[in-house]
Amino acid sequence: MQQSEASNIQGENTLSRIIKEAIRLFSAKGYHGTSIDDITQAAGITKGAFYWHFKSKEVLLRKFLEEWETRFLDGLIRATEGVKGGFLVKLQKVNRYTAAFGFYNRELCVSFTTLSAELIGGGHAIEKYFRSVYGKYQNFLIKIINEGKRENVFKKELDSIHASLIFMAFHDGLLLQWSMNRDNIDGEAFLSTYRAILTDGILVRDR
Amino acid sequence: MQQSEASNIQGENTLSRIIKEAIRLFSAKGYHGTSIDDITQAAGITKGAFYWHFKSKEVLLRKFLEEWETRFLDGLIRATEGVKGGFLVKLQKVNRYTAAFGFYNRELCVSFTTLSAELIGGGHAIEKYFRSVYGKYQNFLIKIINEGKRENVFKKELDSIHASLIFMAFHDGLLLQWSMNRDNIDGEAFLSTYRAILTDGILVRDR
DNA sequence: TCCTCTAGACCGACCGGTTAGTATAGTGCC
DNA sequence: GGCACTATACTAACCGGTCGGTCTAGAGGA
Repeated sequence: MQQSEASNIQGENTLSRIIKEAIRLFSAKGYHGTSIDDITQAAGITKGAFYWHFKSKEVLLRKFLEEWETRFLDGLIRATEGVKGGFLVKLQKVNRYTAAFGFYNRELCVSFTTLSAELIGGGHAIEKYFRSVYGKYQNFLIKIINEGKRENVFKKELDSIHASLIFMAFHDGLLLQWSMNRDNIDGEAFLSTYRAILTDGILVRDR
Repeated sequence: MQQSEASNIQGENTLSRIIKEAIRLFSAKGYHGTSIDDITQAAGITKGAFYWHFKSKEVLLRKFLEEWETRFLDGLIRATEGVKGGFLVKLQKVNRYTAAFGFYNRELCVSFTTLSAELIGGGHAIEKYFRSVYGKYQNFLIKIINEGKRENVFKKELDSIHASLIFMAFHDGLLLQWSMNRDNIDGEAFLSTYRAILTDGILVRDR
């Protein structure tokens, strides 16, 4: 029973459609605001089909988190690990990758932030997984920040742990605000304003 | 069953307890993740009492938004409107007020961000109200930013609309990250790192 | 070639529990 | 007497999840 060729298209198709529609609905209505019926209706399937692919709604949630981790986070780590040229080049790479990924996978990224706000701190079983993924993200950022300090490019007086948290906070907040106002914003210009603030701040130098 | 020492009226007490517990639960589990039964149980009242004070769950949600608008936003506007000393002093005031308010009213602020992520973009009836409040916040920030530009303190090359959105994004994101990690973070130090980045950026000057 | 069997993918009625919300009768307090 | 509830009992819709059954493609044998 080979799956790779034309034979097993149906199942793969349905599975990816479930995930795609779930992500879209999660980003619009949150986890508890999205019902299985919403998802199956959007994917054009029935409840039976959904539960053939997923044991429970929580397994779908886990799959979604996996998706974010492998596609965004691992992708980001892979995109920067071989980069030569020091901190500045790496920072540029991180910003570019994050912006491009967020732009082309808005619903996945918005869902991640929305669901983390919704599910962390409420005693939900998924909380541990959320935190481990955030931790992985943070460790990645801390390593880069410390490289920047060693090169004397990143200000040494800024605490690395705080700075990594601030980076993640910026990305989360920016994504949410951009997503809410994306009809009235030029994303490219918005990002370059952000980059300017991040590197050199909002205040004029000789004041 | 006595509720308090003689003086206070029963109704006031119950009403404020409903709101307080609702905010706490919203911040932990989101809007759809919090049931009326959760709220009444936490407040130690019955369903009848809840529906005596609120016509529906959505009216409670409106009341919550009003709470955020009058207590945080109007408070912020009031705290800065009479301030003399120009942009720098005003910015300090805004940052201090926001930080202090967020610290002492964490659940109210976290709920606002969480619920906006959960409810904006999903076609919910409350969306308009959310957007009007965000719009009011943004207009306030734009005015201050433009003052800073006029004084030649805020960099003129940064777009005011983008910058205001970025400010709100920073506040939202920072609040969420701090809330998630508040057990392992020194809030004061975290904030001073943020302020340093905001004003002068992350990169060393002479590079 | 025809027949049987198997497995994967899916359908949709149905289940028990939960949800927001309603109804109603009664109670203590100002 | 009316305000601010309590206690209990409900309803109808909706929730996540189950289950028996169906359809199809392919394999194996005669």
